[in-house]
Amino acid sequence: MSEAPAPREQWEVQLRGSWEACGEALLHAIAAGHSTYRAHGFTYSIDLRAGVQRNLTTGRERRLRVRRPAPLSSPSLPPAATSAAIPPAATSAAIPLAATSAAIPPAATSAAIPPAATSAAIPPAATSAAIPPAATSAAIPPTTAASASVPSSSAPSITSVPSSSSSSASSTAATTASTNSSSTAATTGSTTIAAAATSATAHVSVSTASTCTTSPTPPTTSRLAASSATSSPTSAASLPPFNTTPSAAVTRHDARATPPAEEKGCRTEDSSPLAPTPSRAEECAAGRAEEGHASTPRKRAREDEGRGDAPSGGGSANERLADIFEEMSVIMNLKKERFRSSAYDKAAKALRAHAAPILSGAQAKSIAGIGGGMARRIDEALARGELAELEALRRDDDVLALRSLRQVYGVGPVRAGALVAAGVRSLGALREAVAEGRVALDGAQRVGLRLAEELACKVPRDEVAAHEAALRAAAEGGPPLRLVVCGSYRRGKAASGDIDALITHAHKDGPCGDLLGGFIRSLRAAGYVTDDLAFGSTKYMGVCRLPGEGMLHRRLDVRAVPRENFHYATLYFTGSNTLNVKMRLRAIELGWTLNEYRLQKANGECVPASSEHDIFEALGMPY
DNA sequence: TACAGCGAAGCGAC
DNA sequence: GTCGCTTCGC
DNA sequence: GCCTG
Ligand SMILES: O=c1ccn([C@H]2C[C@H](O)[C@@H](COP(=O)(O)OP(=O)(O)OP(=O)(O)O)O2)c(=O)[nH]1
Ligand SMILES: [Mg+2]
Repeated sequence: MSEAPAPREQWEVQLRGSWEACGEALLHAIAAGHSTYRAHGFTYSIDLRAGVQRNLTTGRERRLRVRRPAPLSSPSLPPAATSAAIPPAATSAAIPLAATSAAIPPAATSAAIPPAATSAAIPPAATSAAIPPAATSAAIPPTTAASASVPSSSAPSITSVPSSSSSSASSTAATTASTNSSSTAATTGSTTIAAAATSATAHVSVSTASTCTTSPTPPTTSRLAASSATSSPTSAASLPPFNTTPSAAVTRHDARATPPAEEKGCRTEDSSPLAPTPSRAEECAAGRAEEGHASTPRKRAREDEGRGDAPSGGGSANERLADIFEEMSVIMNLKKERFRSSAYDKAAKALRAHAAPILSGAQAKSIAGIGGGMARRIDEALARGELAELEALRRDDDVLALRSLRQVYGVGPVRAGALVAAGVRSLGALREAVAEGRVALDGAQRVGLRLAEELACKVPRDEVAAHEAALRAAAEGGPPLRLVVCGSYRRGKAASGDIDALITHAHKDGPCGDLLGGFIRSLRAAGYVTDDLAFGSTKYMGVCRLPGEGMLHRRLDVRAVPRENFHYATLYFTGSNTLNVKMRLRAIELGWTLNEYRLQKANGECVPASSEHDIFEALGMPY
């Protein structure tokens, strides 16, 4: 059966806190059934049953597992697609939300573990070891098809999130989604894209899926594993998730106005039928005039890589190359290639910061972050002004679709991939699919979809200032608090993707209690906060809008931390992203850990800080 | 082989 | 309700 | 993707 289209299983290797797809050499060895292979000068042995890859040269080991083939909603619409045929088994089973059904069974069963015997024991904990990895190959694939599951209803679809979107995601005021009676129920046969969905989906489709990860590792059940992602919705094109700057000099170029370069801030690019014509929002595209040099930023532009900045020339000598790599970074991010995305971003920033014009890849190789691959691309870019690879990616339908879908808050690489697989490739198509019940979104996603065009617009600096005033006004009457608007605004940018506010008790140390809750409630009462996306005790994510004609909805993030962590929190929340990563890496070098609460040494001791400056100093970094 | 570190949400298993 | 796992987002 | 041994 399988054979040909045998859904090439997706094997992953365990990293530190997450699992990543494994390389070609390893995949090839697995496909060929080899138990040893060579790659980058090393010899490896692999034991699929045990779920282990061992570097025979160094003796180090990494765990292996196979992951569910289809991300989320495998199925969706066209059952046909992938799996179509295959999955006799699973099919019926799945049923709507109730995922469980499927659970473990499929795979396991079949599997029955092959011959090999190395004792199953291997996995330490593993009680459950149950699920034989090996099987995987066999087992899973089929399922893969995922289509299997379709719940009762015919349509595949990704089930939705748990019905109750209750808390979060609900629209604050009456507005929003909540209304949608439909949602929940309706979902039945639809593809769920919501969070849980994942798992849901998983089971739906691959049932086992959830469990899916067949590796021996899992102590017991277990379905997924957590990790983090990146991405920045708003800034669409402009900034990639994270940036790693090359130079160690974390200097703070003092803020300067960001010129035109960033244009792409807004616009959704996706003119779909059902789209709620965002008049204003559309304009915002034009409104990108922003960059306004006018409003001179006030603070430092930490690691912001002034791009397009000074005409003074200076670093813009390699701007073209930097732009190319930055674009590659953004695309890699869309494609779930987080490390490649980081690598391209690092290279782009390094080139942008390099004053001398690069005339060849070989010359550039001396720059940290530029290796053989980048050097080769630099040569091509210098010769033809373009990268064939990039030109192809720009036209790639999947990339275009991902770019549209990823604009929706709550739709990350996995769910976007599931949607694309389901044939949903634009905001319009997504709205349509949701309306028809083929795709179910959770509350936050519904808000994100409804306001996608508006939220894609950047916020001019002056407006952020107005938001700050609104936040302070709402704080009156409540417990005294210290509030600082951080993010790109505090870094002096002329326009921001959202409003990031940090609050702490003004006088009291210790837990924040309901500080955040009370604050948000008053913002909502004032009519300022319009929708909630996530609402916890220390972090709030939602949507707000200033009163007045023509104001757009904006993303609002509020973080509450104990007063004693204020400077660490300010450092974190002000960023930039690149600076945070750089400082945290520096801490790692020292064997320490830096987060938004503290800088902790190896011996557990915490470094006191009465200013952000203290933190730079403790790490031996230039402020 | 490592890649920053963590909050919120949601689901299945128990 | 707790725990493990995952996704998404900051 | 890059870096290091
Ligand atoms: O992955 C992330 C994302 C964000 N942050 C920190 C730094 C960042 O500056 C701050 C606020 O996040 P946001 O996404 O709002 O970034 P920004 O720097 O404010 O840019 P934008 O103008 O797009 O909002 O949170 C991180 O440390 N890691
Ligand atoms: Mg921001």
